[in-house]
Amino acid sequence: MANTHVKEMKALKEHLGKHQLKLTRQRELILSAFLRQEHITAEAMYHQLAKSDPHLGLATIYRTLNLFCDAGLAQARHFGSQTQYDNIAHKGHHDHLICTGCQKIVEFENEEIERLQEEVATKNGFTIKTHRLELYGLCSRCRH
Amino acid sequence: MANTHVKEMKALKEHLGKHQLKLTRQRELILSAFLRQEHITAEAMYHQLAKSDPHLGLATIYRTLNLFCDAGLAQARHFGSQTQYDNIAHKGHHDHLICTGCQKIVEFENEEIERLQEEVATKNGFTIKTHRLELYGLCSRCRH
DNA sequence: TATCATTTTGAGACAGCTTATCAATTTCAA
DNA sequence: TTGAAATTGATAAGCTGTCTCAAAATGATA
Repeated sequence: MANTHVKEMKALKEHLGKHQLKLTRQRELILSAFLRQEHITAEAMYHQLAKSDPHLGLATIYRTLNLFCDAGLAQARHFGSQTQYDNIAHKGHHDHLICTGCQKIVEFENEEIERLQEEVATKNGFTIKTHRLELYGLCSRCRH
Repeated sequence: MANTHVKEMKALKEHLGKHQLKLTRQRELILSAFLRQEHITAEAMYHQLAKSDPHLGLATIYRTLNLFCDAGLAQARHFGSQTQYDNIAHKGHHDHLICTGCQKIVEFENEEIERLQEEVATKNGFTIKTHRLELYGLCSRCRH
């Protein structure tokens, strides 16, 4: 476990404590691997970790990534036929511009949009934790 | 076939003609049902149409909705574990404010955010067809 | 209108991704 | 150290969506 991920580890432990869940070797391992990525699928992580731990089950990875979502460390995003697990902590939140023609994904950030989101939330009495913004359309190449 | 959907019917016929495809009773029926919705899943449409046409196959619905996507009348969007087929012509979309405590969903629209989205898209050479914006957090009641 | 090559349909088989099951193992509070 | 409770790994099962293929429908042509 890299000592650079102390904060996330703490957040996970807090979530586990609150819900009578236990800290296991696998959860530590998967957290460590997950935090190194910006986003990853369960299948990809399965193959990635198979080298260091051949007996780590795919179901455990799915369960654990979903646990991370509950704990607020990850966010699931359904794309194509698979689920991408996004690393929330990864350098600020990025939104996506998705081409429905070639499936290309462009990431972007826009402070003004974020500010307006806060405004809408406040107006409705909400406190935002995370958000998801996806714009679907055609990129310049696919438009023709 | 409602006479209010002449435009879409025309667009479909044009697409069919261009690709040596045929206009069938099923395609007309599914188009008619589809245009009445803002968005729908294949499964939902299957059950909806089962009343009027019990022998309409699920595969046909999938094929036809995908055809509508090719023809530019619909757009597929992966949500949860299912695919939502959005009615392109239906432009009043709502964004969502979702409480992670009580699951309450508040719909909102914000023109300024929409405008900024267009701006971001243009800057990246994209033409937006639809988008999805979800804000996750706690409502005033759940915050305490 | 009849003909007929081509496309489409319906039903179910199949495939890919994710979750459920369950016996064995591990965790952690006492 | 003990033991109730949670977790794991392996795999079965479930769900969504696509493929297959024989039968039916379409529509261009005569």
